[in-house]
Amino acid sequence: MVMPAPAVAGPGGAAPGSVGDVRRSNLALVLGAIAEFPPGSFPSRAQVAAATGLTKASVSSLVLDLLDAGIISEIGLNPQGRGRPGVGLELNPGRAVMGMEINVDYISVAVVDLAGVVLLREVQERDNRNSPYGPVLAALAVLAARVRSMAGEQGIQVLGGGLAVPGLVDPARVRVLTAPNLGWINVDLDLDALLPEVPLGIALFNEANAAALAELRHRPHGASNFLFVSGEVGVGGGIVIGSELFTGPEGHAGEVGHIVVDPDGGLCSCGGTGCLETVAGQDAIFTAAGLAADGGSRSQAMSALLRALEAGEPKAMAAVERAGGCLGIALASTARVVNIHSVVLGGHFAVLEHWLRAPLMASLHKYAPGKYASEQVTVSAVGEPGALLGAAGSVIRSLVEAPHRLHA
Amino acid sequence: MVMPAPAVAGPGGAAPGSVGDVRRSNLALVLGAIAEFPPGSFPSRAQVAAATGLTKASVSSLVLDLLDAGIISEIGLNPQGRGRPGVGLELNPGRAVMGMEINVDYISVAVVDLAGVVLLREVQERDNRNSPYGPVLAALAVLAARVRSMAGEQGIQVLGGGLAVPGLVDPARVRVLTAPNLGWINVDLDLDALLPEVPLGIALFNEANAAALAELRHRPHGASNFLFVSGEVGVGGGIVIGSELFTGPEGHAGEVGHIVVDPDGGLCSCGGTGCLETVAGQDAIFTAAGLAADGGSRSQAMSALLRALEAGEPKAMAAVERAGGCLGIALASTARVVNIHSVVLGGHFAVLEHWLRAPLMASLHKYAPGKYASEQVTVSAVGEPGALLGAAGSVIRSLVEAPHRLHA
DNA sequence: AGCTTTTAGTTCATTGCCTGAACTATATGA
DNA sequence: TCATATAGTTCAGGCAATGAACTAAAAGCT
Repeated sequence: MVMPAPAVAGPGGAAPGSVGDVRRSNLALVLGAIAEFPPGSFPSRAQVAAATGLTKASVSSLVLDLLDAGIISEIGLNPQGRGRPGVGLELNPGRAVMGMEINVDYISVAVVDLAGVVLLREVQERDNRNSPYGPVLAALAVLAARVRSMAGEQGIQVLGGGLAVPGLVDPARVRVLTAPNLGWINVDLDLDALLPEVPLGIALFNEANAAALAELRHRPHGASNFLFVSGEVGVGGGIVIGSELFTGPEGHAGEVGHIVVDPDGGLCSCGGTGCLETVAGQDAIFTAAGLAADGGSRSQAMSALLRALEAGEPKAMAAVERAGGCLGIALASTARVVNIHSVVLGGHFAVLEHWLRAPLMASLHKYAPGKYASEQVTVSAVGEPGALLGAAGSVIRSLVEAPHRLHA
Repeated sequence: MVMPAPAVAGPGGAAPGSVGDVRRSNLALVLGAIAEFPPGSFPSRAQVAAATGLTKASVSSLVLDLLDAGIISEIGLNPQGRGRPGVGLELNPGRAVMGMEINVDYISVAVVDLAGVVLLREVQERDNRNSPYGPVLAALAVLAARVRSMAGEQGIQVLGGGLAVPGLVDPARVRVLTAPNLGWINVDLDLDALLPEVPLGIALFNEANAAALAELRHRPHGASNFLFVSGEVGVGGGIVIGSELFTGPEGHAGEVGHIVVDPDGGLCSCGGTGCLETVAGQDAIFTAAGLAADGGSRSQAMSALLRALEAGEPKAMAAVERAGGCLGIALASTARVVNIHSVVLGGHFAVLEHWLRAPLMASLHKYAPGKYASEQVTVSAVGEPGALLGAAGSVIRSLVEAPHRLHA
């Protein structure tokens, strides 16, 4: 069995572990404890000590560092009952990160404070389909700058940002490898132009992965292993294991849209054959339902589909049934490969749940009997802004896990 | 990629990071550096210091602890050229771990020293198919005891053991959940009876996972992300990411034998439909090739299959072609889900490579174009004793990563 | 009001571990 | 024989956590 990584330094990274690493680790421990207290309750140093197992003396010292760095702040007194009241601690409400999203139909930006509260959010409709990346990024930069200055006027300081895009990304090299629906291939992003001079920099995410992380935050505790399936024009996915995003060696894991569900099926935009996306992607469903996908906008097509389903249109019903059945095949295989049997449906899969659920469950029972119980197939709790919020949330989380990056 | 577990955890699993953790971490760092020196070269303290980034003073102190614990030993002098020769260090050749395997046709046991050298190995043929687990475990215990005492006579001390079984296991509870070909369901193993009083205890592994780990050891450096596919009666798999076994939340990841490759296919022993195993498992291939699988032994059937293939028998050719094609479908999906595009074929897939490769590659190019290059489909370098050696190797590795478990 | 009890937070001596510099040990080569 | 080079040890210094003692600030009792 693989042992849990040591708290200090892993032998894989061949990094010499020194005493300072203990400080860093415990800084994260304390900050994590403060962050995990229910919102509205402001833990005292003593409560943090109890929660972490550290001594009061150590916590006092660590808290001082976090206060100096501006990551947390004190908030009045906090009577516990009998004795001296503790001083409440909270994540500094004056610090925030920015979530950003580029999608086919819009760009959007949000400012989220360290506790995860959305302070500002702006969506700008924009047809980015097959648009060159320059103007899209320029528009996003303008939007981001405006929202950032609005936050600045409220005394909010933006520490970093996360950008979600609908495509394969290389997070390390800040590069979009392919985004078929945007028509982008190998685009290197100048993220500093997008959000200048933020101490934590900007992280790049695949849309479905970011949405999966957002889902994690908004879910009852204990549900820390699931697959988020994003139903957009393409079908994407994000795998969460042990409350961590599982990205695979190169950051592209979870591409459930390209699992083979029909070996005799049609060609996919990825070049493969019989991928889930060719059956369960938005355009595929619209086409199979006999609705023009390319004529009007996609939201119009979706309304038309819903009307058709409510009217019991056979072609529409069949299209959704087939999508559900094939989604089940893909999920059955996923359960075996990554040992996950809990799924969260997003995008149009969430919208179509009413018609999708029955064929999906039937398929799961046929192809992976005993793996998925009905209550393990759920619908997104976050909805449309998932990618946006997930990107921001992930940046917050990386700060909480490595607070020494501010005020080294 | 599997992220290092943060020290921050939920309120329950909080790990207090103290100074002692640094020692533990650096103990592992030093031991890992010694273990990774090429066999036959015995690094000095100074070389270890250079390799790890620790100071000579720290390394001296850490090495002393490892010597005290008996994990490493000194081996004469080691002239470097000009100055004072260093004292060579090596993993203590007098300490070893035991690998054990239960399979359908045999039980086997090996003693492997900490450097990974196989000192003793015994295979005992035994028909364990549908045998109750009591006698099988008793026979294994007798075999293990005999080999252990043989090692003892050579002054070899056994520190721990690893057992590989062909089925789903719960490593934490030391339990075999299902082993279809043994007919075992929910068997709790009394591992202490198997190998009494070993300081490191015994770890339990799925056969394919253990074999994947063995493959990792015997492969050129850099190839640290791959899928090992085990072709036995059942089809199993082990996923290695970043030189670590990827087990999934419950330890059952990599079950590629039950990926759906033919939605209209036949029933599988797992209860599912159209699983890879129903097409590419040994019995499935034998049957499709028109050979009696249940009459004679499986090795006889395999010889017959090879003769038929060499004779160009159409039914045999078609059976293997179909197996290769379906294996390709499963691997195409795996590439998408876990972002791995490198595969090592084991078991009968290795034996049949000559006939399997062409249809497999064709299928990969059809279903996941551009993902698998030809040189990323390779054949096992370890062969049959893979599971045995992998189980032992994993125990060694867990010791190297946490040496403080001996001589706390 | 005054005293006791209770809880919060700080101060300080101690311990463990790593570091860097100084020092000892042992080889080669001129 | 002596200079040089490399290996390994010793020792003072610094950082971080600990535990005990101490100060701080509230509630409750008399």
